[in-house]
Amino acid sequence: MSQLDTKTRILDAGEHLFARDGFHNTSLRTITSLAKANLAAVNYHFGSKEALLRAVIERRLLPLNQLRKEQIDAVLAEAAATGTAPSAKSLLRAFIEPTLAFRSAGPGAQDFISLVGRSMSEPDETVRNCFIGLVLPNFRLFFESLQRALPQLPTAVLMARVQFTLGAMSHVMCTSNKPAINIPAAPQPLDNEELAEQLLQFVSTGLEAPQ
Amino acid sequence: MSQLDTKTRILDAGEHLFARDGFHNTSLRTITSLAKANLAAVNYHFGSKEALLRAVIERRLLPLNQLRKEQIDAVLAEAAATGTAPSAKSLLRAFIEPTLAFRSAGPGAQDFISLVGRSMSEPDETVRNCFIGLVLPNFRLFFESLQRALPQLPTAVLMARVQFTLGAMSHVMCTSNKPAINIPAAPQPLDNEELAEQLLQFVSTGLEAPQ
DNA sequence: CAGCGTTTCAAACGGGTGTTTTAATCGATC
DNA sequence: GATCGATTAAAACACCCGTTTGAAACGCTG
Repeated sequence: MSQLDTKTRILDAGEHLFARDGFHNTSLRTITSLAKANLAAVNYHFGSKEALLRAVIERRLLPLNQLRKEQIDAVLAEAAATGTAPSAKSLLRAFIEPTLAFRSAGPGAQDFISLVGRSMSEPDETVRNCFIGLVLPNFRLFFESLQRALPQLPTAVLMARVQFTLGAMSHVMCTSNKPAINIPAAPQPLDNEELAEQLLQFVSTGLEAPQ
Repeated sequence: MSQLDTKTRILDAGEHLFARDGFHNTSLRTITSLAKANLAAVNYHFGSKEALLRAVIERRLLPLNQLRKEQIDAVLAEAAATGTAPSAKSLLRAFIEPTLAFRSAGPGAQDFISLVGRSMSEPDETVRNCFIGLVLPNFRLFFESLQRALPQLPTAVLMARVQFTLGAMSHVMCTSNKPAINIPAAPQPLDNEELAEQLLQFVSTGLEAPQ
């Protein structure tokens, strides 16, 4: 880690600690000591603790959003080419798969996904607003595409079901290492790939449920 | 509020603030000033901040758990009487409905449900352990009943789907006032009762999805 | 009314927080 | 090699935290 520059080391440390302990329960002293940097370095490079959080989120979320947009656009393009409506399941796959697959991008990536998964229902506006602002355009595209895939569903019902989907997805994201609630003698959990496929099956069936 | 005794006023204030701002982002000074009590009253009546959190959660969760258990037992009893397996949907209803209906029990109840909804994926062990310890027996009963309802599903797959269900449910719980992500020109959201019915439809369809 | 356990109160304790300041160090350019 | 901007470093800043203390006020019982 120490061959990387200070800014990157701080980003990595912040990512890990914010994900593990939460934003308010992580101090700049903990971050800088893990990053082997001086305490003042956070304010020097980022301006404030909150700006560091924003930088941590943006570093990964911007490329991830772009990938997600490309996938959705590809589904829409193929539907347009064949003159059919896009299928809900392929849209869901385009929206969900890049996120879950991203966890395999490295050790920090897993931390990041936990952080994002929790950001959606974060009580603190600092975290939530930062996250939501970045995701909103992506989410609009996703939702409007789904409306075309499932035109028979009333908008409010579709919105509710999409919220359920986001809930299931964010729950998987922030508890993918260990289940949130675990019973004794629990089964061997599914690996990441199977889990993603199961999630996709679950939410696409739910989204397309009869009304 | 001021005719209630100090202990209750502190519980109410803690419930509201923990739900709105999170455990670590709420100070005892904020709580006691909202409760119109002295700062030392928390430590006098509860022992510590963490013990106050536990008391806040237990006050509502113990009765709620009991109600949930009664509902599940009733479903199991009826299935036993007719000599059939319990249906997944009726078990889900028994597990979900008491929780969501509880939001109508009063203004504090809504706060409490948000708090619980977030507790499942809380990064901090203080909160998560307290919550999970109380819910675990209930969850075991629920899960084992579901195994009987859906015997064809491998245990690991069922566990994954139940986790998805918990995710969708907790997401609804902590964002029932306002959607986590909202798009401009969003539809009028469903009221609580419709939302609960939609959630039930969504997760029961997903749980019973073909494999 | 005296006595006593319970509850409230103001004040302080020790420690951790994010941020700022000021000086020292580094590295490239002229 | 001197100079100057960029980076690092140590220290202090003002503030907020959860908890504790010891005395005051209260409400009851004898």
